[in-house]
Amino acid sequence: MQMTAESHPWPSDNDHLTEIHLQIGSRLARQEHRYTSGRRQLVEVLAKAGQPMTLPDIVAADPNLAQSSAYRNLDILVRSGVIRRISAGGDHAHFELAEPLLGHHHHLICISCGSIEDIHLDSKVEILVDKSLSDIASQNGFTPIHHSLDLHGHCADC
Amino acid sequence: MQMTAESHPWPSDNDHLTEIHLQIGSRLARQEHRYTSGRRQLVEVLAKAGQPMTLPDIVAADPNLAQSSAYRNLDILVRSGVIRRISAGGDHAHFELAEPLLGHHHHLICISCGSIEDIHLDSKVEILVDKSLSDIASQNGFTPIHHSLDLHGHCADC
DNA sequence: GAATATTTGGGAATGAGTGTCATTCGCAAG
DNA sequence: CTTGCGAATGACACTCATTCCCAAATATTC
Repeated sequence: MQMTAESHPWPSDNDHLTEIHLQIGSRLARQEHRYTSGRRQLVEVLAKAGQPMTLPDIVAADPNLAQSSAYRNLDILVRSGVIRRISAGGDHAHFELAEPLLGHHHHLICISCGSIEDIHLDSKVEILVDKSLSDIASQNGFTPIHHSLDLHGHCADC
Repeated sequence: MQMTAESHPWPSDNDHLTEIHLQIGSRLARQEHRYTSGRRQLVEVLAKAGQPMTLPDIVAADPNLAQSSAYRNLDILVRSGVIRRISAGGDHAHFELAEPLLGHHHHLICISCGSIEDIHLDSKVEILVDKSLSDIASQNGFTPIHHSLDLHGHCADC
């Protein structure tokens, strides 16, 4: 993918990471969970990668992490709204930092290799979609929480 | 296993079903697969339900279907583009007739009970989204096949 | 520092989905 | 109508991503 080096709206990566840790810490505290080093490592791996990862990806990126603890902590972080689980139909689920931390975005999902990449939609289109969906939701007595918009196809490598 | 010739409760839908069977038959033939009674039953169950179903739903709806064959045939029908697999993150994947048979649409996904309901987006919005996505795809060397747009939240019952 | 609560990690258990293989079916040619 | 044979079936064993279990480790409270 061809992108400028600085595509984050954040001052610098370091501040961004610190900011993320602070936000997550208070969020976990509110739910009476501790922000332990294992959970912190999980978040750092995901923040550094900057794209959705499977559990094998995660433990490969930081072998200190035990599989069972990684799964358990991922689950806690998902429940706390810090991390988002993406089920794309492949063997493994993917995980990424949640939208409050990463910004609203969508995915390119490769149906050959299962890889997932983040994309951002034009904000005008985004607003239209949002309005359209909330209209439909209210017509159906449905309480919307968030939407997902994924493009399925073959990535450049496949 | 044999299909008994029963009276159909929806005579007006009969033509539609017949039409669907014809389309699927020719599609499978093109891929050198047979349109066997088991596959026909699978399609009928999904067509009658008119909404995405899990495998347990399907075998419950037609106990003649063997689990292993149902999985295998579902897989063949998915590969043939006749049926679509929806991975919503619950325990079971959902299946529904593919878009050429059912029309392009999206989903309301209940994060409490896991139910999935079909919705249709305004065509103007749909066109915009499509264009937006194909622009992004070409920027990334990605070959798009289809997109999925799901609204996650709580259904009227939950 | 003792008492209490949470977290950890290794391995066992769970269960959705897949593979195996002997049997059966569908179809086309005789 | 029969036969031949590759495709399809179904019962069941198997895989493996994910969850569960529990004793040991670590953090928090008194």
